[in-house]
Amino acid sequence: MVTKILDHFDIRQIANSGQCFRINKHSSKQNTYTVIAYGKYLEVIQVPESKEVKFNCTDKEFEEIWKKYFDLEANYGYYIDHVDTEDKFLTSAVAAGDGIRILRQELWETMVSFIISQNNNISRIKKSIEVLCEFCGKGQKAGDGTIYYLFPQAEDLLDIKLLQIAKLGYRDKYIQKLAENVVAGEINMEILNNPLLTDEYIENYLKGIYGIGTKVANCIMLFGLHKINSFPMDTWIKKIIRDEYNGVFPVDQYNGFVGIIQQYIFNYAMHRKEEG
DNA sequence: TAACAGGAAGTAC
DNA sequence: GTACTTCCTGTT
Repeated sequence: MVTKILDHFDIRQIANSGQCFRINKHSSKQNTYTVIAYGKYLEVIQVPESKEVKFNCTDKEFEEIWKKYFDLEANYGYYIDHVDTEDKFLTSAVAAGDGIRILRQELWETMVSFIISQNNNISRIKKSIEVLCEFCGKGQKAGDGTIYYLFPQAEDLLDIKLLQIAKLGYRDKYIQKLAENVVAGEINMEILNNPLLTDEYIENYLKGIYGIGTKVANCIMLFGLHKINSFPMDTWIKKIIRDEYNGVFPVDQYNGFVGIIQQYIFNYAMHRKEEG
């Protein structure tokens, strides 16, 4: 067990922020969330009324995987402090979403997940992805005996009949084709990690893939490549920009980290009803 | 009640 | 501009 004192970190906020689909509240343990990523199963315990967070793993695993995954080396206080205090909407959004971080998720999983996310809702996306993992992914057993399923690799997603079990709808053919192209070596995702590539090049490369348009490309860049200046424009964000910003969001004001600002807005737009 | 419309982190054509 | 899978929500 690794215990850390963390500012601006709230696993509940992260789990509910819509950027990831495989972080869930533990079915019985209080204040505990389960994470499956990078081949591992992790339990995260958020100690109430404190900055203490417990990670159920070794020091080595924490340093090698989770520190990076949760973007713990970034200073979210910096981003928050740079929010325009005149912007009442954004100030509220950031206050309501304090604790969110932009995870560094695996590229392949992010690609597949956000293709599934198009014209879809979060509860359905999560269900589809879980079925996909159970039917196509590799089963593993954690130290405490918990069975968990890894996100399927490209070679596990070639059979359209298996994909249909996950009820991906018309998106199944996008996933099947993508898996096929990756296995055949026609799409090489690893090149996208090259730091010399411009964001524009990466976006165009992604948009060349069947089933990926502008919005999904930007999600992949933000969540799978940690390009935090990417700005996915979805229905929620469009509505907010129309209703709160007279149709124009001041992206230049947040140049370099507008993707993080976007996540606070998205989260707030999606949740503010239930939070009053 | 059960049926039905509307909508969902959009994209291909 | 329209069709698209399936599910969930709200309305009648």
